[in-house]
Amino acid sequence: MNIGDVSRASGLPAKTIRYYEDIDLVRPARGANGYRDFSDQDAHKLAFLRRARSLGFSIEECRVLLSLYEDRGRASADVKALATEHLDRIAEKIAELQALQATLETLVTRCHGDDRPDCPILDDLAGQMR
Amino acid sequence: MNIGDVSRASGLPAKTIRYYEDIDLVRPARGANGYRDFSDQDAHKLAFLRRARSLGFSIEECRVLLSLYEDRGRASADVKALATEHLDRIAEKIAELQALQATLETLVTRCHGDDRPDCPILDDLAGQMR
DNA sequence: ATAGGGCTTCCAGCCACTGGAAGGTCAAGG
DNA sequence: CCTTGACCTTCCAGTGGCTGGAAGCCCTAT
Repeated sequence: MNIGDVSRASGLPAKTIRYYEDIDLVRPARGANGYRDFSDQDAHKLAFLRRARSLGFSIEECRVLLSLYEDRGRASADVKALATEHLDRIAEKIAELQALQATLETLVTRCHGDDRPDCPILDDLAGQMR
Repeated sequence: MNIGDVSRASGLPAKTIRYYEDIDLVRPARGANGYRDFSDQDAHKLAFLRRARSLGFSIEECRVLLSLYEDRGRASADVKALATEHLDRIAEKIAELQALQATLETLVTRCHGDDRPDCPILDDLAGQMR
C-alpha cells in the first residue's frame, strides 16, 4: 500500500502520515523505489490514531493508547484512567468557554450596535484600569 | 515605566509584552540606556490587550479592537459584529467539546476498568475498521 | 517520448507565546 | 570603588500538530 492508498483508507492526509512516521507513531516498510509500503496493520493503526485524535487525545496520549492497544495483557483500568483524565480536561475547557460566553453575551447585549461610537464592549476591555 | 512595572500593572509577562512590541501591538519609547520606556497609555493598552485576549479574541482581532478603541468616531456596530462572530465560534467550540464529552462518557461508562484486558474504549478506537 | 499523477525529501510557517543563553545597566551595601 | 543581585537587552530555539511549497524522482498510459 502506498501512502495515498493508506491516506484514503485511514482518512488522514498523507502529510500527516509522514509526520506520524517522523515522530515514530508508525514505522512503514520501504519498497525498492524508496516509497513507503504500508501493511494492513499500519493502515489499521493509522485509523486508530485518527479516531483517537478526533476524540481529542494528544499525540502523547495516542502513543500510550496505541501501546495499550497492542499489549494483549493490558488492564482496561489503565485505558479508563486515561480517558477519564481526558474527560476532566474537556469538562474544564467547556466550563471556561461557557464563562467566556456568558461574559461576552452580557457585553454584546448591552451594546446597542449602531452608528454611535459609545460601546460597552470597548468600555469593558478598557475599563479594568480606571 | 520599565517593562517590569508595566508587566505588574497589566498582568502580562514581560516576555509577552516584548512579543507584542515585536508584532507592533505596542510601540514603547526607549530610554537612553536602551530600556523600553512605557507611558501610561502603553500600560493601558496592554491591560486592554490582556482583557481582550482573556476573552479569547485572537491577536488579529485584538489589533482591530484596539484600532476601534482608539478611533473616537467608530461605530459600536463594528465592535458588536466582531464580538458576535467570536461568540459564534465559542458556541461552536462548546458544541464540539460536548459531542466529544458525550462520546467519551459513553465509552468510559461501558469500560469496567479493572485488571482484565477487555476494553470497549480501545475497541471503539480500533473498531471503525473492522 | 511525453504528460500526468504520485511519491520523495527538506525547509518554512502557522499561533501565541515561552525558555534560556549571553551580556549590559542600575541601585544598594560594604 | 567594588561587588552583588535584580533588572534589562537581544537573539535563537522550542512548543503542538500539522500544513504548504519547492525541487526532484518514479510509474503508468498514451
